[in-house]
Amino acid sequence: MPSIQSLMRDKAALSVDLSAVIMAATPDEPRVLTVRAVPQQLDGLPSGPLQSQHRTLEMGLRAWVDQQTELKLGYVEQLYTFGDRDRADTDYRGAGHALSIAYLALVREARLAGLAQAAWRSWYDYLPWEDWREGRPKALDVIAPALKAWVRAGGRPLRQFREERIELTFGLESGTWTDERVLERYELLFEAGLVPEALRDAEPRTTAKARLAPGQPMALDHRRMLATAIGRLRGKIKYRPVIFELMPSAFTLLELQRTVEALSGVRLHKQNFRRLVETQGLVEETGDTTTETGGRPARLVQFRREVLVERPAPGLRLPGARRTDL
Amino acid sequence: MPSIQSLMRDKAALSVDLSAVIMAATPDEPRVLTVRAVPQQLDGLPSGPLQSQHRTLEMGLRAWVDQQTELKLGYVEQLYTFGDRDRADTDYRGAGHALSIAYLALVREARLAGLAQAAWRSWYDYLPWEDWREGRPKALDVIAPALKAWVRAGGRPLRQFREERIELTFGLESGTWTDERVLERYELLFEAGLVPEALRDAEPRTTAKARLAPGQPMALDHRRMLATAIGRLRGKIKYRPVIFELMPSAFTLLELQRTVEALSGVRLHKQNFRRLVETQGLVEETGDTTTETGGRPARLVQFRREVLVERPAPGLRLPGARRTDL
DNA sequence: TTGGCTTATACTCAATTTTAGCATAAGCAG
DNA sequence: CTGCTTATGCTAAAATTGAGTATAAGCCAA
Repeated sequence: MPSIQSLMRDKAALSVDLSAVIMAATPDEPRVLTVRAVPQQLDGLPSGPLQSQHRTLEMGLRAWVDQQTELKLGYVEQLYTFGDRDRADTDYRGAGHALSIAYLALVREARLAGLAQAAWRSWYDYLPWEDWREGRPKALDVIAPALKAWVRAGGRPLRQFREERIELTFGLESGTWTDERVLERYELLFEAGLVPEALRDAEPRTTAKARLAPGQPMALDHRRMLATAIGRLRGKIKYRPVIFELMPSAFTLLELQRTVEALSGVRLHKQNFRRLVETQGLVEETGDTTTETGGRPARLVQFRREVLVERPAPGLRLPGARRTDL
Repeated sequence: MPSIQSLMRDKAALSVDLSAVIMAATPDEPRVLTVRAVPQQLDGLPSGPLQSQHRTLEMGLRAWVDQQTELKLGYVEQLYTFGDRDRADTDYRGAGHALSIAYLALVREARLAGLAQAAWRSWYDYLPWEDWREGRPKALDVIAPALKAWVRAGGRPLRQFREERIELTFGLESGTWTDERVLERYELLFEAGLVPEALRDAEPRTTAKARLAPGQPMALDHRRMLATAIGRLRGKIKYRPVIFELMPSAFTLLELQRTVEALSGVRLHKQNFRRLVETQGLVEETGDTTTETGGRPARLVQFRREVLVERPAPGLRLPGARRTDL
């Protein structure tokens, strides 16, 4: 029955890439490493073909990153395998599957010596509607009406369905923004034809002349990968201490908070945030303080590794995510 | 730099399978669909090669399941791509990559007409240490001492590391069982050489004559896939109403609770469970009752689809997971 | 050297949620 | 009608969360 060992009959039509969403962060901005892909003049994620000398997929990815950059990958996890036959890659269109196994990697330092065309970019250059730190992002002024138009463009039965989906992902009416639903939001914009990638893939149609959502597109389906990675990371910081993979060895509580805010895209209540971090036992004092913060000197703290064993799900449940909206 | 379009130089050494972890559940037992793989006399997961006519990976999986079974897949999500070069598949050992893209699928009914060698099996036939519903599983009587021996077998620096990992995953000392860490536990047992798959892969070594952990092995790395799927599902029911993909259209609150318990492997506090379900607005009354439960007739309820729009993360946060241990 | 500005940190209080029960209801079997 | 079973309602105490107030400790400029 399941012929597990049967070989592909269509080998020629198959390729497998490893793609890396490599992230770093400062208290001000969450970053992703992108390279400028010449063919389309678009930014893309670093990626390379899976090769037979790679013993495992993750080792393949690490080897590739090692070879191409000087970054030391800390945390690495597999994200998702993208493999629709019609991925937006002209070389493969219709010919068969171009699989891409995407990984999420976190790095602490942001040095880029030796990386010619690579650059650290803010997440929000590509997905500006995801940043609510300064209140409702302006990108929504374009997106909201365009989505409404998309609802109206649908047939009777479609409308309610689309409306609900918009509400579920963007929460425009009820004001319930769910920071993790990054991919769902991107996919909605994609389906609504509000990102150029969607038009690129589709038959050239003049139907939708909707204004596009702000935000820079990326090569192939790399923006989808980025959205997947951001959503995953935003979810993960809530129950695993991965945030510390992005922090320097010593930092102040406010720096930690700002970094979390940068990633999650929302502002937090300061006092409650500190209380959470401390009652969870996530950090311990180094003994030093710093005056670089402006006001009263702040204690420097570091990640307390022991929590891993103590608590079942140590993370930052984002207390008091302040509704900065409206 | 990232030569995205470069073809694999070693095509011959590459194959891609789609594997399905298809799950169903009753209030008594969580089930997985397995097929008997003849070559090794072991149970395995249904799987089949990715073919070029499949437009998307998920469609490939669905097509394959459609063709081979009469099951109607409800919820489907991609789980993980397994692709170590030395996957426990003798046909590919050393030759190159045998990728397997595993999917998790949930089905409501458990009819199996037409599936010859397929059968619904309890999860816990394969991973018996994961079932704490009747208290501490007996499997741990074998596993705990074997793990201790493994700690002792390690060199000085290794010991503490191993000890912490055991504590983190199994929580034997502190009694902190974390239901989702299914994969981490399986991988630990694998590394400790307590599952036959590990020995199968390794050079035949006579070193570890440790007793194996109870639980039936599976073909290839299918038990790892199962563990991945269980962990994912256990996590997911806590913040998404996926449990209802496994329930009949109408059910009692106790049936719902028992099903959740079957999946999560722990017992819950009855009154608090109902309160949670009701305050979350996850269900609504159908108006009917059933006397089939033995005592006082129970109201029949059904999933309330509206919660999807109302609540950001509707799920069963497993209130009062009673420590049935010791 | 002092007042004003900044950020840090300590505490408080009310509202909400969770934990762990007790108590009562409503069928069925004998 | 009694006792058994499961269903369902309700509650008191504990813990957590949300939203502040108050105070501390630097720096800077008048």
